[in-house]
Amino acid sequence: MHAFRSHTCGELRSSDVGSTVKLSGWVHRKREHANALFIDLRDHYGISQVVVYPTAEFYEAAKRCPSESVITVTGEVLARDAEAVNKELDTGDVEMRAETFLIESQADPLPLPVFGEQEYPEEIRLKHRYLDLRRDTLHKNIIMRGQVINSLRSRMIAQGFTEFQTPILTASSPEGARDFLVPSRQNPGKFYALPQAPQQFKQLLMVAGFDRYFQIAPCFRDEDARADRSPGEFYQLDMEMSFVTQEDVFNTIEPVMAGVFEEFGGGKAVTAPFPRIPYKESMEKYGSDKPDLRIPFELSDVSEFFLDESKTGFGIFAKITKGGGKVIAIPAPGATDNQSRKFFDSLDKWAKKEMQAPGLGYARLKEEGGAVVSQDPALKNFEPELLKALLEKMGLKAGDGVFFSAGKKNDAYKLAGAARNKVAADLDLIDEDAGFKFCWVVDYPMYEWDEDNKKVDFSHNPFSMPQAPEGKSAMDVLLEADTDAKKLDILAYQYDIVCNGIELSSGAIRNHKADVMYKAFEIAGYGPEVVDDKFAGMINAFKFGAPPHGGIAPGVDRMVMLLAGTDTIRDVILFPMNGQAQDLMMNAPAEVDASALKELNIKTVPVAPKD
RNA sequence: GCGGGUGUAGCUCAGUUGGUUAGAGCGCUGGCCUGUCACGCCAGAGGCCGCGGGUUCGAGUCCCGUCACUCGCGCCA
Repeated sequence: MHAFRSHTCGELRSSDVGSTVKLSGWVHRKREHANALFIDLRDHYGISQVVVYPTAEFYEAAKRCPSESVITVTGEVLARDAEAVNKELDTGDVEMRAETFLIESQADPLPLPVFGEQEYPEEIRLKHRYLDLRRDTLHKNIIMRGQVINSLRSRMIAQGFTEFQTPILTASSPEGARDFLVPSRQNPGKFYALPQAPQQFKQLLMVAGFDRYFQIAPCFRDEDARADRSPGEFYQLDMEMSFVTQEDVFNTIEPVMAGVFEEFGGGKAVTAPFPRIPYKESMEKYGSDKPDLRIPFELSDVSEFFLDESKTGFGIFAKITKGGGKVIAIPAPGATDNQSRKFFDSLDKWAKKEMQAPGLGYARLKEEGGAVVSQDPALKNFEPELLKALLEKMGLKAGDGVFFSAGKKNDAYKLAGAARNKVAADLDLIDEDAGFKFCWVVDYPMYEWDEDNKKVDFSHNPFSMPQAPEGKSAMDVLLEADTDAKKLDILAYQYDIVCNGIELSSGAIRNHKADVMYKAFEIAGYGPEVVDDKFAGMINAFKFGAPPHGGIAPGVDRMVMLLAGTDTIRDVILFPMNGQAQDLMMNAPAEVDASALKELNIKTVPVAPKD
């Protein structure tokens, strides 16, 4: 017989009754009874019940064997009595009577119980990640992650893509985040950057004629963490294809995404086809370029209703709208009927505190004398006709509530978008059974106004191809943009995939023409030397015959997160870092020996004390 | 960098208006129990109430500071 096992702990069935087997695994749970000690023995595959009788010479040892110790037992498989069958277990029809018992590795008292589904502090979970990973949910998530990646690979290969490995030690890439830098020993004073994405490499692969590239690509960005963004590193299904339009990229990747979500989504509905929402429309309806389409209401721009203070009796919004600002309304269906004033106040408080906004106005709508009215300040003194028109525009009725986000256009929409999500969550209006609501967000602007530097700058990926109407070239469009306003009107072949309010990926048809590239950078205030210096590899390549090409890069971690039904990205990553970008298990980052620094020609300076 | 929340037993949490010896469940240790499967029952051990300072006759509780974790903003496809 094998040294450790003849069967796994998930394998035994009635058909094995009578045979002698050997099992190894972790002591999941023990139940001591007067006549018998029951041990739930667990491995990767499942749980089997092992019975130890007091007559066994190892009874005391088994009884004292701590939870999560690793043991090897041999014994006969017995059928359970009908009333003793456990239908919860695949192996519940049988049990094993232990005839030998060996502790392979005894466990100390646990900092984190493996049994059960209770929640535990992140710090302990991360420090003892190997214990956390033994737990059922996390264990299954990680397995699914592997299966999802496998499925993504198969689907891409089936469409004629080839997987390539691009360099990890490379030069700074253009994604706009902070780089992780790696000092070069052989080139003192110089640094590699870890790739924020294999952006330039994949485009170079197109120039090299490979036609269809993909990679489960590690990406590195030195930015602060969020619940859905782990610090430092993440994986993308990075892909690029030649001689394609935006439509071709959509037709290629949409079935991959939909297919994987159907395969692993546990039967939940998957949107098909993905609706396409222009960026501008997405901002106006949802206050975000990552709309959660499960939420059954949209924003309205109600600025015009507040322009004339004499008709509204509400000076604050009149002042804001006259100054070019916006008032954006967020419906709260049923909130007046179902919620107390505290709910409305709490959202205002949330806006002030968490969103650091001036506040969130609100009005509760009630029936009075056949009309819908509100006693709250924002709408209290409205002219009846104007109020009626406002409510009609928004589709609001008595019993509903409405919030108002007011301020500069971008600020107002941003708060409104966040408020839409919060109102929906607080009122429990997000239909969790709606499944996976995908959409494409398209027609991103090429440029945006950089308030800090008072200039036009790239809004997203600078390598996107500007959109041009029929009969005009991208160069024509750029040349005609002789004012800031016109520059800001230029759209790009840039797109995102969003699912349930989570941004899964972004991509673009690339700008493969060197002259258009220089011009695009010039508009954003960068001279040709910037392009030549920062993006040398790519711009040089474009001078020797570059195919039109485009691609996209869906985030693998976020896909798995959605499929696993968690809103914490750490739940789908094997060994995540904490919010401060520290690996508590491996103690990284860490100081290094002086000799190592010397070899790298690096000196560290003390952190300046805080004032 | 900024803001919110949290911090009490190994873990999850309660702890009222500032008032006697800080509690419960899980886990752990010991005992009991004729078959459990979240077994049950009895007993026990286990506390720098995050840390430092202050107010007070008296602080887990109030005030100030600080640290840690976490969520969000900034940042970031």
